[in-house]
Amino acid sequence: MSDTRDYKTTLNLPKTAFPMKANLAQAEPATLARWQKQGVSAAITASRVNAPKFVFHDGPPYANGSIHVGHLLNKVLKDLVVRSAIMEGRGCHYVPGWDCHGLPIEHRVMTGLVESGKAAKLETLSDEHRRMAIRRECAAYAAKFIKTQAAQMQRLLTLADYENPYFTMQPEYEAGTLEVFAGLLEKGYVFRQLKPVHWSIANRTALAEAELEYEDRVDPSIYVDFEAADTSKVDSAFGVECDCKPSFMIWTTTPWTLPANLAIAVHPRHKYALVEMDGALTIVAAEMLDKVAAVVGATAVSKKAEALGSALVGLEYRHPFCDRTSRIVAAEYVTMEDGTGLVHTAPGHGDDDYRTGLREGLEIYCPVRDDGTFDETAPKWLQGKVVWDGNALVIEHLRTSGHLVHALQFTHSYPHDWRSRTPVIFRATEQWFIGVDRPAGSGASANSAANTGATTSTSLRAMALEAVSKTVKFFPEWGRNRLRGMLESRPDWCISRQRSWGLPIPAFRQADGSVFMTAASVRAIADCVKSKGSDAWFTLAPTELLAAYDASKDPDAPKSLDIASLAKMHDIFDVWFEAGSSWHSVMRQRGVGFPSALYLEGSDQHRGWFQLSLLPALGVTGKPPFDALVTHGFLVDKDGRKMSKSLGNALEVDTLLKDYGAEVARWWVSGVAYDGDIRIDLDYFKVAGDSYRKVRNTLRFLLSNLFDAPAWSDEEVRALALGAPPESLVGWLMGELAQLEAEARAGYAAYDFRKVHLAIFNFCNETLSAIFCAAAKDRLYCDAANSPRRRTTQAAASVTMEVLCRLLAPILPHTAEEAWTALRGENAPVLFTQTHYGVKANRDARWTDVMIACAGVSKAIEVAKTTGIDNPLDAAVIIPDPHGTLAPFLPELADLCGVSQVTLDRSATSVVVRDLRQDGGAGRCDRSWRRDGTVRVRSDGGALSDRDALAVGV
RNA sequence: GCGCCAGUAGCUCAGCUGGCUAGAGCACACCGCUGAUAACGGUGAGGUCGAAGGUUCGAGUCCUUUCUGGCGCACCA
Repeated sequence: MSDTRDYKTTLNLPKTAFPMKANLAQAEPATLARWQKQGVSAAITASRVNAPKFVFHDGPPYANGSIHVGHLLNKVLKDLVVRSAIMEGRGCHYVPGWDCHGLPIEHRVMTGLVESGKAAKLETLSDEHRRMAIRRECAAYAAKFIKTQAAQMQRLLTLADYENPYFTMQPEYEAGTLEVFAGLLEKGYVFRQLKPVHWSIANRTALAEAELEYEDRVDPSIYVDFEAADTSKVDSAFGVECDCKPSFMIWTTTPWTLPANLAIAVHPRHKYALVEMDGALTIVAAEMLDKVAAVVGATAVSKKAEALGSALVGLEYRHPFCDRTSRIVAAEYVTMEDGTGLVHTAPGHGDDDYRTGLREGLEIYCPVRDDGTFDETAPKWLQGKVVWDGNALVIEHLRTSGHLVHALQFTHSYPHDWRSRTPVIFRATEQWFIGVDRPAGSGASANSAANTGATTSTSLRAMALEAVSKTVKFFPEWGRNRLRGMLESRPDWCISRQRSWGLPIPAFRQADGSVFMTAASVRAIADCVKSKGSDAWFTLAPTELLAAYDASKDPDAPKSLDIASLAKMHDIFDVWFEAGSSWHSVMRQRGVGFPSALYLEGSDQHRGWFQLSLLPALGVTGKPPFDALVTHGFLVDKDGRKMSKSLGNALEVDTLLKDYGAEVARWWVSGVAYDGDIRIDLDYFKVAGDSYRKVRNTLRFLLSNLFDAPAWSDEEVRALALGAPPESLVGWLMGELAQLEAEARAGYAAYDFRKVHLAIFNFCNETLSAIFCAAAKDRLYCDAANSPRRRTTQAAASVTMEVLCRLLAPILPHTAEEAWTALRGENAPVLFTQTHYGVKANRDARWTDVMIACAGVSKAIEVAKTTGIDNPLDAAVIIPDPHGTLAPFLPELADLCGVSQVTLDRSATSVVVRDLRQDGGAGRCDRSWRRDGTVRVRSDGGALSDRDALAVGV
């Protein structure tokens, strides 16, 4: 036994400093620090100065809280794009961004101020000072989380210009947003119109959904008869003839909105009944009849006729106390759960009603002032009264006039102002819109609200649909339909918000009450904001804000403009408008490039960033801001349920990084099928960790066998490895390697990272570990160190490493670089300054049969194990080779099959396994443990094969 | 309620325009190696392709309905 062990020192056993254990949680931060210290990012940029650009643009996450696994997925996918573009030799200046404005932050800050008692103090300040105080708090809040998130994103090893990120609250960014707005204004897409919003009477302000609290409230619930205007038309709709006048019975819990009633909505496909109820002829939904009769306490009910809602559409009725006639309209949202099936419709007091009103061309009428009192357009007996008192007055009036069928008290959940805890109302207010159906050129200032449609230019919607159908590429393809569907049905874009934390819409009110805002005035203010930030709107006077504005050069300027008497208005932009301007505020303004090759976001952004970037860009430039859209699905838990804190199934990014490291997370992301739902669970990270280790170990094996490789030049290794005969093991490997490189690069180019991941894994697992490494071991360990066969094999290992490091780099930047350094030495150039290796080799189709033959041998050996063979090296096999196709590969077959001897037999029909330990077998070489038939006792007393004797020199 | 997407072995996924006994990796079981060793190699057992109808000589693949889950929208007057 001792003599066999002696030979171990004569073997070329592998050696490497590349550790088996990655220790990622510790090693990654160290790598990160080193990259920063060495200016790796700058080196990469420098290496791509003259390279063709890949323009890629980051959609801004919201600067709130820590990053979650959704961010991890999104940011890593984006990094795969960035890094793979760089490895293809492209320059990619990737600017990370954050969305800073908006209600979620303002809401949190306000909550904080209320809790700390500072809110009361704010109330004592003037409007502008209060707004500024809130804005300062919000800005600090956003800045804090940008810092947190930027550090977390860098910890994911993402490559981006973190030195110069973009924030939507940066002055230059804000100015860019205003420029985009000016462009839309100039083209006539912007207009001002009434729209109902949640309105707090106590605070005289609009509220967002998030600022509402639902509490129970007791309201009157009333049933009201609206008299038909033309009896005969009703008769013909129902196909009957009656003498008395019918009424349409509606139900409402907000009697005070009745003055604004401009329509009654019915469901077109539900049946309505004409009934005589206690002597009065009335119309209610057929299926609501019993319920209604019971509620109003009708004693004598008889149904006269029925008709579909659609038959009623167009019938007219007289308003019970306003002097006007309105008509019946159809609406899909009418339900048969409460009320009468006929819905009181006041376009100025409800969102549905508003939409219906727009569709039907009704006035968005709202006779309620911001203090909650009725204005002079309301009936005299209501004017000046608060809406809550209006309820009783309306009921009393209806009772007196005989229109009230029934009234009762009704408890329901009703929205309240979260701060004043008072009930809110729905009230139409003037809002800014971007019209999606207005043709361009329909007016250059906000004052020309009338849409004449006199031009032939196409609308934003038409342009967007055109782009989505024809120009833009989608990965996956179904995104096209999705975006198209949304664009087809989207309403005009309401871009104004009544908040403090945001970019002001720079509109002024003139002394006569009209609004002043033109493309030129907005551009002048953009100039001001560029240097002073949007706070300037709150701190400067109109004359200062408009310092760069020259009315005499503005064709849209109103005739008698008096800048000194202007009053600033207080709407801010919808944050989506800001984010949707980033193609200009970042990509054009910074000269990064326009349009972008790609936007990559979650599928929710079809409604969000994708669409709301597309519209402004088309409006201003006529071009989409992106050539292609990549969409990923959402993360769900292993049972397919969505992740949420309340379900307790959310994974913490920090935990993942600590337990697995960023690279395992990146490896996992790269392997995921990201269209559709993505299941995520710690178990999957364990799996990803296992396969990461498999790849790592394979790299380690190759590296460890290069410990004594000569210092070849690039040309020398290429020549050595790629010049190997196609029938040799190395020749085969080079063919496989070329195939891998092509496949992986194609995968990266198509954003099909999973394909890359699988190709690399299968290559490491199968091609290398199971086949090449196993077969090459013997020659690497036992051949004379300098034998041509061993050197060629080493050259192949070296080339394989060169290729693998590059292919892995986008996914595993840390590990790839670690391996690259182990391969090239400490002075190796930065991996990301390299480009793909370019393996010039072809697969030889004859190898397919060889591999099938080897698989046959494995099976035969497995059978032989049941009858005595333990170690395949004790076996010799005879392989059938009926057509002689295997013959050229004979020298490699023993190593490939892991046996000691192979012979080919044209007449054999199945693999024959012979145990070489038996009589007539072959002796075992003390050094290589093989029985190749040349083993005999040598001069040093050991039993060695010819090859080993030569290697040892005996 | 509407639009889009997904549902194939325990898990993650391939299966293109319909056509050989439905594939891969992981996990699992068993075996081997002990000179990649908290590594490595081999073999094997796992599926009524979410369900029900239909078209067809033939369907995981096409059509209809349905169930489950995800994203978005709408609804709650």
